[in-house]
Amino acid sequence: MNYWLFKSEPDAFSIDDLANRTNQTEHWDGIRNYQARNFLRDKVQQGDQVFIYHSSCKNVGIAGLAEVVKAAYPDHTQFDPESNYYDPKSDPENPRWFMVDVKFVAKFKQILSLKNIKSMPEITELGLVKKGHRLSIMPVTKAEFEHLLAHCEQ
DNA sequence: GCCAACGTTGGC
DNA sequence: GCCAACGTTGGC
Repeated sequence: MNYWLFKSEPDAFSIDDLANRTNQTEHWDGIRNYQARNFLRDKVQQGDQVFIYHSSCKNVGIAGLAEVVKAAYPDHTQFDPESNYYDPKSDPENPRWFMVDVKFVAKFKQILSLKNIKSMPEITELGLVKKGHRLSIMPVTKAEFEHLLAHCEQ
């Protein structure tokens, strides 16, 4: 099993939105970065645990936990001319972009803030705390995952 | 294949 | 809203 951190802008899609979806499950579409795509397509597996991170908002940090319930399959929004994520260069026979389905597990009583995470001596290799890393999907090691989870109140 | 210009991300 | 840091694009 692997561990991940998915970023989302809560104005667009928050941990509460995930909790309110049918079956508390939603597809994670709109990933349009090759490095993030490669993680999604090649490494993210059913059963993996995912921190949901709120970015570009007042209170940035880890907001909750989700679980991957379906591994990568083609992101349909790439073929939809009406979608913001439309990619005319993607070939339906050989899709360029993928998505996974995630299911709500928990919302933390408090956001584990970025500031707090950055202050942890144990968390130095996570992309989140490294300068210039802007990946919307990033791997988290088991040790990091357990350390971070221990600081979250469910 | 280089690299300047441009667009996007995301913390602050 | 600012702006630094990236990623992508496209002319050459």
